[in-house]
Amino acid sequence: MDPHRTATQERVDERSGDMLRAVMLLARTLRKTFDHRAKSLGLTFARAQAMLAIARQEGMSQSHLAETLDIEAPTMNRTLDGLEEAGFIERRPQPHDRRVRQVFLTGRSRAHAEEIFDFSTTLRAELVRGIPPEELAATEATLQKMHANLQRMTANAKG
Amino acid sequence: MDPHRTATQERVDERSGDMLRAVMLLARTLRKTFDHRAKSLGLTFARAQAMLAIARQEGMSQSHLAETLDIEAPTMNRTLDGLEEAGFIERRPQPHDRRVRQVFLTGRSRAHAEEIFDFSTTLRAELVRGIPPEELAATEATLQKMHANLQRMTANAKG
DNA sequence: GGCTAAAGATTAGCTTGCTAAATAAATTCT
DNA sequence: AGAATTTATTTAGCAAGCTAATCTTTAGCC
Repeated sequence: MDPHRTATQERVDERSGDMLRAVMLLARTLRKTFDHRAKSLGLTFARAQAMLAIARQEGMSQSHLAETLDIEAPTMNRTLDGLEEAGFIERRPQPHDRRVRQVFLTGRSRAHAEEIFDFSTTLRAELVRGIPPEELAATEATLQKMHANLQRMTANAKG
Repeated sequence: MDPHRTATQERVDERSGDMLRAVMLLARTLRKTFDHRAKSLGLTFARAQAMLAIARQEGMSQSHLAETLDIEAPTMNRTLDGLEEAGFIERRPQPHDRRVRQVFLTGRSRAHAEEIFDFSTTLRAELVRGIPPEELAATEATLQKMHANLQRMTANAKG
């Protein structure tokens, strides 16, 4: 063992070839970076994503919104609680189905929606800066293959 | 608008070209899948990762362990609390530096370590099933570029 | 030697994932 | 119509990430 090797160097070596680690680390760093920069807007990553989905189509039910964002209903519910308390959204009962609550932006937050959109766009651009489109497309395709592998795994486990 | 389009179809369309989403979704699915299958071992994803790191080199300090796993010290601390309570690890004070607590497997868990390793290896293999090595290497390289982009971003924000 | 700074561990508290279970409303099936 | 099932939301509780702040111990500096 070379005593001059730093912990960081060791880490890089250990990580090589470890897709699992790379994905988890990137996801955490993404959230952390987004959260840090979105703090000035009074938002977090999860809340900003929800705001964008709501702005794209106001009046969706909470469960449809959850499905859109690929999260579970209780998670969605709690995120909406936070946004509602902060005055970003409001929930209105749907007249024709009293189980449903539809989600809308507030007048105040509708004014902010564009700013949030721009912010999100900027961060996405920074994320992929200097990476050619073909490389991004290929990477995204590979990520989707891995996701499909996991889906297939759990489907088989159930049978 | 075609009323026959399912929510899933809409979701796929919206997701296209969205690297951020792909990464976050894959990370969540990975953790979920791992957690689900590791339940029989009495472990979660985070705890299994910790166990593997400890098994690779017993006696590390908690902060070194945190650095190895790229997580913060308090997160590491809480994960170790859980592993200790479950009898998987023990923490021993280091004689030469009384701030430090070194982390070791217990006799009982050392017997399980190989099983955990095999389990983890299997999941990693499933994750990348059917994807050629060059594609994996390219994808991992791209993920690292994106990670570097984020790092550079926050470094600039500080200046 | 003694004061200050740094490092390791911890506590406290927030957020956001999850599952399981409860409730209320709508839908389906006899 | 009434019973059973499904659907939408919510509550409760666990896990694991984070930051900020505290405490103890060590290291560094005059």
